[in-house]
Amino acid sequence: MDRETRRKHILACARDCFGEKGYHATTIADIIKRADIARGTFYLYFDNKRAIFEELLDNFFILIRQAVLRVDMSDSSHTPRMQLRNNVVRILNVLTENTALSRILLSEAVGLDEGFDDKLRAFYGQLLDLIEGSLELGQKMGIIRQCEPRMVAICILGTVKEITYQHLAATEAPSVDMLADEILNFALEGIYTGPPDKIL
Amino acid sequence: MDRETRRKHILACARDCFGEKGYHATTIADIIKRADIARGTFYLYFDNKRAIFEELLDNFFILIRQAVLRVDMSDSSHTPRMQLRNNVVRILNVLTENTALSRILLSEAVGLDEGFDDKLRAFYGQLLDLIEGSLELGQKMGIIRQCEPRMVAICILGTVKEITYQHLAATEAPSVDMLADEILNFALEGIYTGPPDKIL
Amino acid sequence: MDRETRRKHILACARDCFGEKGYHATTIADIIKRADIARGTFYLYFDNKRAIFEELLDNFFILIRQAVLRVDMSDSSHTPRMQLRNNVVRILNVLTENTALSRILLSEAVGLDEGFDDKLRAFYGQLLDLIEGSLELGQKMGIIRQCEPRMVAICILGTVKEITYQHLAATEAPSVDMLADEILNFALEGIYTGPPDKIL
Amino acid sequence: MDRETRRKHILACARDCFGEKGYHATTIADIIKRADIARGTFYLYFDNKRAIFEELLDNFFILIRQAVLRVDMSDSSHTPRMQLRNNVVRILNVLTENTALSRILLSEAVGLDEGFDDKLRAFYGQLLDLIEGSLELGQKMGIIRQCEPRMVAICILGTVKEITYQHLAATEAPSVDMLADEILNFALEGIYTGPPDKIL
DNA sequence: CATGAATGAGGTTTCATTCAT
DNA sequence: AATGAATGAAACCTCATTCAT
Repeated sequence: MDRETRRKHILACARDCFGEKGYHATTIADIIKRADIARGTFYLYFDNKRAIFEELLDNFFILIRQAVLRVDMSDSSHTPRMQLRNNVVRILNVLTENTALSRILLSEAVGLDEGFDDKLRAFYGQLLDLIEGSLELGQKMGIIRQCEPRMVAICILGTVKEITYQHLAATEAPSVDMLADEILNFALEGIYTGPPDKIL
Repeated sequence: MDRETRRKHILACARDCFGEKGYHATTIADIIKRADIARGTFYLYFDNKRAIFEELLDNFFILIRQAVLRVDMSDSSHTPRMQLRNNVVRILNVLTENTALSRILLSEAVGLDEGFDDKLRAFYGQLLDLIEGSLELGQKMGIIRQCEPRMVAICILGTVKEITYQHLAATEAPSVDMLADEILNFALEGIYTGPPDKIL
Repeated sequence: MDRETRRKHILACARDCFGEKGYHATTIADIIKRADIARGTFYLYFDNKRAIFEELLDNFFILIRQAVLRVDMSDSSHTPRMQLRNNVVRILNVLTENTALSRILLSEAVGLDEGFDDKLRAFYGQLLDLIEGSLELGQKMGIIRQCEPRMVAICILGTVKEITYQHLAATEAPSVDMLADEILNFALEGIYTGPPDKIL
Repeated sequence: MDRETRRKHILACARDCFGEKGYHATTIADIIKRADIARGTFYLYFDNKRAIFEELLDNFFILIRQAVLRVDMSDSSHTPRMQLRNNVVRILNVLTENTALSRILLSEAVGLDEGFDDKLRAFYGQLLDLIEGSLELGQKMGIIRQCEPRMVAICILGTVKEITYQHLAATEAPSVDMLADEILNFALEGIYTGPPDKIL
């Protein structure tokens, strides 16, 4: 097994361990047992437990960000809504195809060695910036209602995160397509129907 | 100091420790130092580290659930929207008044000793049930649009969680009132404005 | 066993371990086995391996310095030579009564965690200052020949160190009294006898 | 690079590493990095870490012993004192030209894997035998005063060792010539001047 | 009730040495 | 002869929990 292959192998094993037991509960012993390597071999490839975790998350961050494409209003073959929906679908796919990392990203990864939460916060910050920018653009174009873009960006992020979180926890989960439709409808139109004054 | 008072005192100290450093990073030494008690004394009041954490969360769960009141359609002095808004405000107040516990509830508390996630999931499950029931009722009354109630309940929960999470992390945070309005607007009407076909 | 007693006990056991195997070869396991305590107990009394070693040496330094008294020329009941001899005897006694520490002081204690050699050098520096000062005083009084006091101080220190080192290594060692006489004769009169020009 | 050249190269690199960091702190990684060879190559030339250290010291021992020449009383062109002085100068030169090894020889090299101290002790034993023999010869010739030759040999050895040790540690050190004079004066005539009874 | 010294399992990391290529 | 990836024993240190006083 060549160097790069083995490195990948260890990364994959670590990822699965983290996914099953969480970062804290996972020990180096767990990882090397699963990877079937010696203790020292692990440290040949990674500085320490946190380093391998960081690398996993970094790679994952990239995957997620690549899933989000700017909406192109001039694209005549895909309506903006369709493009939005495709974004949601792509994100959900990345997340559901990487259950181990998603689980950690969504629920743990806090309280780790100093400076780690910063990285997580920075990642979410970038996502929020992306959403916020899109909302502001939409407002200029008159298709997004008056609102505090940052706040609404947070709402949207929360929606996607929670849907994914519950999805990962569920035994029999709905299809990604259905999830995407529900998220899109919720975020675009909200839950209220009927005349605006009816529940005022 | 009588037994009950001391118990409360230890609970409060533990809560603050957990809030500052997280569950894992908090040691029994931290707690007893803050509470100014002996090591053994701690174990006189609580079985172990997890037990005190569970108790803290249990109490917190109760507070949060108490903040959520069923919408009373027959109440003529408060419109349903106002009642909803009051619910959101009460929840946000409970959360922001208990930053330490909120922080943990929203970001950590996973990967702990087995069976702990179950408790957390159960709590969120109850919240979801509550929201879901309300949505179904709203649908029967024709004020909630056609949708998968469970999915939408998840979206709403995610929205509130993320708003709170970002709120706690922020240095200069908006008022609870403003947050409530943004959440309500987002959840009720979504972000899209203009004719339905414009972005189709 | 009360706290102070136990602390002393651990110190003594560590001292013996260091004496037998040297600082590096001695492990915490060695110390706690000899002291018949648990691993954690060790760390209850000392921060780490280096800390206990430093404390041992610090105490030893004090003992040695206390053995060296300034020569009092006005003391009519003890000649200066007698006072010098008593100093040598006292030092040799301290060293031979603490073989374990002497062994380390004379032969190891180098290459330890950073900043440690400095401590050792400082100690020897103080001893050299003491000797140097005495030599300069003796020169003013006309009883010490013309020489570079620092150099000669180093010679004297080396003499005492080596005598002790060999003494500790020897199976059947001469008495401290005899050692003191030899050292004193050597340092005061050297080895040459006869007319100065005979070997020129 | 042929076998013997490479072997020499590795020895020199190891010597410098040991000199800089000491035996214990030096790792095989340090040595092979400096020598720019692979890990396995090291073990092709030397059995283990201790083996290369032993070889370095063995070579050094030889150098030092070669510096010491028997005093030839019949040599009319060099007085005995001059021959002694030359011995001291040659030894000091060997030591100061090999700071790395000297440093180790004088201050570390203890507590190493079993059986190592024996080698060191044997080396010093040989030096002592050499000095002792010379002293006994001098006594027969009536130029060395009555004394315990072994003891005095130890004193002389200690003097040279300490002078060298302090010399290596010093930033601005005196010349070898001056050191030699001080050592010789000290060893031959001691420090006392004036009538024998003055300090009795 | 309260204390706090004692415990020891279990964690991370290092590094001299081996061995297949 | 040379390589360097792999090994795994062994070191240090932490901390939740117990228990004798």
